[in-house]
Amino acid sequence: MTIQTSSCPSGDERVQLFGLLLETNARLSRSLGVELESSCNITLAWFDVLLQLRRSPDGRLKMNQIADAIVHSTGGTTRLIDRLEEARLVARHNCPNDRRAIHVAITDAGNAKLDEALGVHLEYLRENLVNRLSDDERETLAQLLTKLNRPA
Amino acid sequence: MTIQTSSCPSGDERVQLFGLLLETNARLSRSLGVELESSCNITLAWFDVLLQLRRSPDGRLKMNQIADAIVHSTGGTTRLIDRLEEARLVARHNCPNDRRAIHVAITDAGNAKLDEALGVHLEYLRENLVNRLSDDERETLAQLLTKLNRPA
DNA sequence: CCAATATAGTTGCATATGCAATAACTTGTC
DNA sequence: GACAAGTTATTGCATATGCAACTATATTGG
Repeated sequence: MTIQTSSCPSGDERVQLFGLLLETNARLSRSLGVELESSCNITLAWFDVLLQLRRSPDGRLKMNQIADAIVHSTGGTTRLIDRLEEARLVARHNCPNDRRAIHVAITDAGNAKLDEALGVHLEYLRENLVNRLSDDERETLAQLLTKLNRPA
Repeated sequence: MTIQTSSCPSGDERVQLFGLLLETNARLSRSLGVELESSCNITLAWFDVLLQLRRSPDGRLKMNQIADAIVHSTGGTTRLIDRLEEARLVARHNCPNDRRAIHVAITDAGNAKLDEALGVHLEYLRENLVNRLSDDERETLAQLLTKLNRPA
C-alpha cells in the first residue's frame, strides 16, 4: 500500500551493524539472565554489581562508580544496591573522607554467591562464546569493542 | 577484611570480553536513545520496531515476529505496539489466514517518522561507529557478532 | 468429526529503572 | 570564615517490561 520510502536507507551497512550489536547483546543477556536466575537466584544486574566489586582494589566502590560501571542512573543504582544489601550480598559503609559518599562492599555471602554465579557464567561462556569464536577472534572482538566503548 | 576468593577468575579473559560487550551495548544504546528522544520524540524501542517493519517484505509483521526480532516477550510487545498504534505510527490488521494472528503494518506517518529518525541515527553512527572503526573493521565486527548471534 | 494439544495475542500483577527534585555535604572564592 | 557552586546519594513518580494466566483460534490424531 505505502510506497517504500527509500530516501533513508534502512538496509544501510552501518545501520545493520548497529542493529546486529543490539540484537546480539539482547539475546545473550537474556539467555545468561535466565541461566543465572534459575541456577543461582540472582539477576544479571546483581551479578554485574558483584563482579565490579570484586574487580575493584578493595572489594568496594562508591555508588556513583557502580552506576557508571554498570551504566545505570544513580537513582536506579541506589535501589539496586538496596536490594543487594537486603539480600546481604553487599553492605553500605560510610566513607571517612567524604560524608556524602557511601562505600559499597561485597560481603562474604556476596563473594560466595559470586563464585557460584561465575561457575555458571563460565559454563555459559564455554557454550556461547568459546565454542563460537577462536582465541584470535575473541581477541579481535575485544579490540573492536574497546574502540566503540571509548567516550567520544 | 574479606580474603579475595580467587578460585573463580573474575578477571578471566572470556568474562572480561562478555562484560565489554554488555557495557559497550549499554553505553551506545543509552546515548542513541537520548538522541532519538530529544530529536525525534521516539524511544529506541519504537525506532527498532519501525525499522524491523520497513525491512520486512510488505512493511508488516505478525506480533510474534516482532517480539522475536526485537527480543522482547510477547506481552511486552503487545503493549509496545499499543503505544505505537496510539501514536498512529503503526496499525493492526486482521490476518486473513489465521484469525488468532495480527498483522502490524507501518503507516505513512510511521514511515515519515522513521525517515526522520534514520537521519538522526546515521549522524549518530558517523560519530560513534564510522569515526572509530574502518570499513574493514566494521566488516570484521559484523562477522564476529553474527557468529555470536546464531542460536545454539 | 471430535477431542486433545498447540499456537497467537492480550491482560493482571509485580518489578526494575529513569528523571527530576531534594537533602546533605564539600570545595572554591572572596 | 561565609557564601556560591558543585557533588553524592536518595526519593517520588511515571513508565516499560517480563511472567503467568487466560481467551480465542488452529492443528493433529483417533
